[in-house]
Amino acid sequence: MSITTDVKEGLAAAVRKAIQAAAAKGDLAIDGLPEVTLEIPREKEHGDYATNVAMTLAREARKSPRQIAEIIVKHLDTSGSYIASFEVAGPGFINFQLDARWLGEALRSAEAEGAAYGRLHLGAGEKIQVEFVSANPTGPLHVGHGRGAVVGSVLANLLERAGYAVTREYYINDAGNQIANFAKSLDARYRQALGEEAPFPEEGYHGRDLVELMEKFAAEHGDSYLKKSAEERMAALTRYALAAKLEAIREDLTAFGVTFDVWFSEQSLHDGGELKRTIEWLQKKGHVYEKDGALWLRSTAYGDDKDRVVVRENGMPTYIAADIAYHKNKFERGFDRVINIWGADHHGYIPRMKAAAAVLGYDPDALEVLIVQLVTLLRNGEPVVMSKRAGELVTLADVIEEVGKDAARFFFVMRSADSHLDFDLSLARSRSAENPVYYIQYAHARICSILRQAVEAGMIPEVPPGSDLDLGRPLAEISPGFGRADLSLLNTESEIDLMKKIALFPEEVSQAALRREPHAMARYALELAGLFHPFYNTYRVITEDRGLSMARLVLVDAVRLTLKNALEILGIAAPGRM
RNA sequence: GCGCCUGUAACUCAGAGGAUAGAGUAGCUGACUUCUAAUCAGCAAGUCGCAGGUUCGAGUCCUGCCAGGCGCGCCA
Repeated sequence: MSITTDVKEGLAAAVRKAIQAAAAKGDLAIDGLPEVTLEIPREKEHGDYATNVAMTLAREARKSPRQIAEIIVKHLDTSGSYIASFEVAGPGFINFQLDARWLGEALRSAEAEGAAYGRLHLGAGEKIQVEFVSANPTGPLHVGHGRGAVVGSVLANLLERAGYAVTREYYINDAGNQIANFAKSLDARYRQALGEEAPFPEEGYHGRDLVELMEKFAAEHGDSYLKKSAEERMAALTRYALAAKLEAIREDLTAFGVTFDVWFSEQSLHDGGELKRTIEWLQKKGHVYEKDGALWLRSTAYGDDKDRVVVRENGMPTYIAADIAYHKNKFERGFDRVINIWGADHHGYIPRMKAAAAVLGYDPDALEVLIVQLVTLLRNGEPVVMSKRAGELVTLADVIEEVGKDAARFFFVMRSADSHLDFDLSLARSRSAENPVYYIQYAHARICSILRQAVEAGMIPEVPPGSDLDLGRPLAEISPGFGRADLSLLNTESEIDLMKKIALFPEEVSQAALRREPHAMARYALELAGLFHPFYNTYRVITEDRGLSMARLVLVDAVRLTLKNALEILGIAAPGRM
C-alpha cells in the first residue's frame, strides 16, 4: 500500500517470528502471539522504528521487559529486511535502525505516482455521504458556516483520496416555520421598498440582504403583487428570494472551493409525499404514539433522553420528522455510511438522530456526526463585535474578500474541529512570515523556481509546454535522468528528514481520513514545508556536482509533488511563483 | 440540575498509553554580491486546571472536583 506500511509490517512480522521462535525453544513462556505494534520514536537516537512488545509481555512471561527484549532480539532474523541494526533500550524497547535504501524507494514511489501519490484503497468502493454546510437559505453564510464548509470539504477530499466513493451533499432547509417567517419578513421589506410603513415581524430576518432583494423585486415588478392575496404574494416573494439566496450561497461556496454533488430540498420531502409515508410507516411499526394531541417518536427506546414530537398538535410535522424522512432517503440511496457535519449548537441533536436511524432499522453507528466548535473572529487580536439581531455580521464572503480563499480555508481547517477557533483576520491577511499559508505555498514556489533553474542549467532536458513548472506531473516523467539519480547521495540529516516525511504521506492521509481529522493534513503540510525551508537555506540543489544535483532535484521534486497533493486535499492553490 | 466540547510556554494551538512534552506568534541576538529573506540560525519560556485511581509506564484511560464555551422546545 505504501512504503511505510510495508516497512512496519515487515518489522512486525520479523518480531513476531522471533517471538514465535523464542517460545518454541522454551525461552519465553507465553501462549499465543501478542500484537506487535511499531511506532516512530520521538527521539531520533531511539532509531527509525521501535516496538514496546517486550513490555507488554512482561507479566505473562514473568520476566523483566529488558530480559524479554534481549530474548526476542536473540531470535531476530534480519536477512532480507531493511533492518540495519537494532538495540534494546530504555525500559525494554527494541529500537530499529533502518537501511537508508527504503527512503530512496519512498522517493521513487512519490515520483512514480505523482499526483496519485497518497491515493489509497482503504474504502474499497464503500459509499460515504458527507452532508455539510446545509445553512438556512434565509440569510447569508457567516463564519461559522465557513468552518463547517472547509472541514466538510477537506474531509470529503481525504475520504475520496483514501478510496471511498464520496457524495457531497447540501440539505436545503426550505420548509417549515422559518420559511413562513422568512415570507413575512420579505412581505414587510417588499412593502417598505414600495414606500409603505409595513411593520417588521418580531422574529423576522433583519439582514440587509433581504432589503436589497426586495428593492430589486419591487423595481422589477412594481406594486403588482400588492393586489394579489397575501398567500399568493408571499409564495411569490419566497420563491424569488429563495432562488436568489441559494444562488448566492452556491456562488460563495464555489468561490471558496466548496462544491456539492447533491442539493437536497427539504420541501421536496413534503411535496413528494415521502414525509407522509415515513410517518405512516412509523405509525404502522409502532415507533410513535399519541399524547396531548401530538404524535411522539419513541426515541428513548434507542438511547435518547426524551421522546420527541414528530407531528404537532396542529397537524404540522416538526423539523425532526423531515429529518427522519431525509435520513431514510439517504440510507435508501445505498450509502454505507453517512457523515453529518454540524455546528456545536446542534450537538444535543445527535442522540435523537441516532435514535431515528435505529428506529429506521439502520445501524446508528453508520450515521456519524462531526461537531465543529464555534469560531471567534478577531481583528488585531480583538474580538470582532457582531450583532445578529441588528443584522450586523461578518459574512463568509466578507472574510474571503478580506483574506483570500487560500488563507481563509487554511485558517478554518488548521485546528482540530472540537477545539474553539480563534480566526485572526489581520494575521490571515498579512503576507508575512506569521502567515502559515504562505509559508507552505512559498516552499512550493521556491521548488518550482529551482526546477526552472535546472531547466536553464540543462539538467532537465525536456521542458514541458508553458515551462512554468508549476505542473502536476512528476519530473521523472519528462526527465529520464531522474530515474538514474543516485539517491544514496542524500545523506544529510536534513535530507533524510525530508525523505521520511514524504514517505509518511500516504499514512497521514489514511489516518486523517479514518480519524475524521482534516486538520491533520494542514499540520502535515506545515511540517513538510518546515523541513524544506531549512534544507533550502543550508544546501544548494543545483551545483557543479551533477550527480548530487540530480539526486537533490529528485528530492525537491518529490517534496513539490507531495506538497501539491496535500494542498489539493486542503483545497488550497499551489502556486509556481510568488 | 443533566449532556457535549475545551483547559498544555506570555498568546494561539499540536501531541490515538511509551523513553528528555513540541510548533507558531510575541521577546531578545544574528544571516540577503547566494536556486525567491513570504526564508533561516540561535537564546529564553512548562506544578500539561486540581485531586485521586488503573498500569511496568499517564498530557493521553477511569472517577470526582474547579473554570470557560455550547446545548437541554409541539424552533431549526
